[in-house]
Amino acid sequence: MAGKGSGAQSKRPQQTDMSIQPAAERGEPSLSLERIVATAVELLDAEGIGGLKMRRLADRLGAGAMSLYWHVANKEELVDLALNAVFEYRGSSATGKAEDWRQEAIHMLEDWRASMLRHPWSASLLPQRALGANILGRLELLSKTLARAGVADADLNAAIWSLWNYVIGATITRASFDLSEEDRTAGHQRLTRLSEHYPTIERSRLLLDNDWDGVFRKGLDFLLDGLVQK
Amino acid sequence: MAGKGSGAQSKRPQQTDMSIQPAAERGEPSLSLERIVATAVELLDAEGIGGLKMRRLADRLGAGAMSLYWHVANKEELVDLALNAVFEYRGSSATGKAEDWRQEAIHMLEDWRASMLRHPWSASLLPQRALGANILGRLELLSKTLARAGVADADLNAAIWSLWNYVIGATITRASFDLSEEDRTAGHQRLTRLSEHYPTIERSRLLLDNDWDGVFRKGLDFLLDGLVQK
DNA sequence: CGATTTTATCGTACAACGTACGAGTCAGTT
DNA sequence: AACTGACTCGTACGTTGTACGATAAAATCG
Repeated sequence: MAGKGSGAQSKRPQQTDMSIQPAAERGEPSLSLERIVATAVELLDAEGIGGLKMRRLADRLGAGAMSLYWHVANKEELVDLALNAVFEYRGSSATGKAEDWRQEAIHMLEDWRASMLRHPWSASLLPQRALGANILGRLELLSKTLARAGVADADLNAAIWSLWNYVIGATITRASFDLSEEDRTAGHQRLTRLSEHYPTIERSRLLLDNDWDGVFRKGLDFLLDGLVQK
Repeated sequence: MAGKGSGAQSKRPQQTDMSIQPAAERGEPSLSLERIVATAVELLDAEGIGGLKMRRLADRLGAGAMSLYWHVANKEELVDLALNAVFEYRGSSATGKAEDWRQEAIHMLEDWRASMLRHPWSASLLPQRALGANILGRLELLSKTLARAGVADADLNAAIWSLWNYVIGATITRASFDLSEEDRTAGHQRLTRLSEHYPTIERSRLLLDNDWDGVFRKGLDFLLDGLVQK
């Protein structure tokens, strides 16, 4: 997916094989990539992408602003790491049995949606950033699950992308309604005022109340049905 | 949808009813909202959201940077206007006959997708911005078309959102692959390297070549089928 | 052991950006 | 001639990301 090419790397020696952490062990390392990313996620959760400033993040970590740049090449990389962190997936209680494919797919996709809704900034950032490892992991899993379900090789990519597109689209839509919670009532009024000129929309209250979860699940079932029967 | 509430307004007297333009008429107005927005779209098309700077836009217009602020409250509003401009829809050669509902829906949705792909920044910006009038117009049209197709009132919102979600998701995915064209080969290599650890993905070349248009149309047909039969 | 390298932190400074402020120009009206 | 409103723009400020060393502490080596 998009994003600025391959992306820079931090100055810190790349930890290719995970074994020893060079400097930690005894004294408190005070700063660590994990802590930085975790705190960045906190900030993003609290105030959205606009609230993530390097100085503020450093403050909250009790460090100098430039100290972050030992662990992270630049802000862009930091955001990528935060995004990736949010998309981790531990997996379902996967039996691996062929007939369970459907509930495993649903589990993963609903978990994914839930992750994005817990961190609404992630949904709106995803389109502009590169595909992270955890996303690829989910795609890989989905791919295997669908293959087990009997989707033909020739249809596999189309099936995966259909599901991906659906989940992304549904979640972005849903999340962006949540995002405007800064002043829920003002946004509400704005929508009400705007939709006055659109009678059908107004009558159906399309923009106002929706059973988002129900709509999501309905569409998902629908897609899954179609993908295996075709 | 999201966005920062109601949004500020420019200093220029709001042109509520479209009749007279106060200052134009004879001498060249040199700057106008239309020209500003159109040029902003040019800049966005050429270099993406990162390339749109107020100073640069003013330069290209042969004006001082601060002159823009007479016509536009701030950059955010400008981006909203550019977004809205890009989503204009002139309508199909709509017959209004009930049996043509399907091709009219398809026409609008594919036109919408095409608009976003002509301006890839629009797809990735949409999730973070407010719903503009032209988007609402499309939703209104879609709503009427589906009603004509016989979709029950109770299912109407779910149907609209399903289609919307699908189009948004599919287009964002597609556009974000295009976005990484700054160095197409570098991105390509990155994806190839990354997907090494994901055998199923690699084997199916999920990330590399896809008949995007075909996949989009397939899923769309699929959704439309389901929405009316249910 | 002392010398040297690696790991990590951070203060200062700078360039780029959005935009507040207010001064300016020009046309039309009274 | 005085005034008003539409429009333009130069200067300047605050906020950002981050380049560039200057540190110090720990690890390694002779």
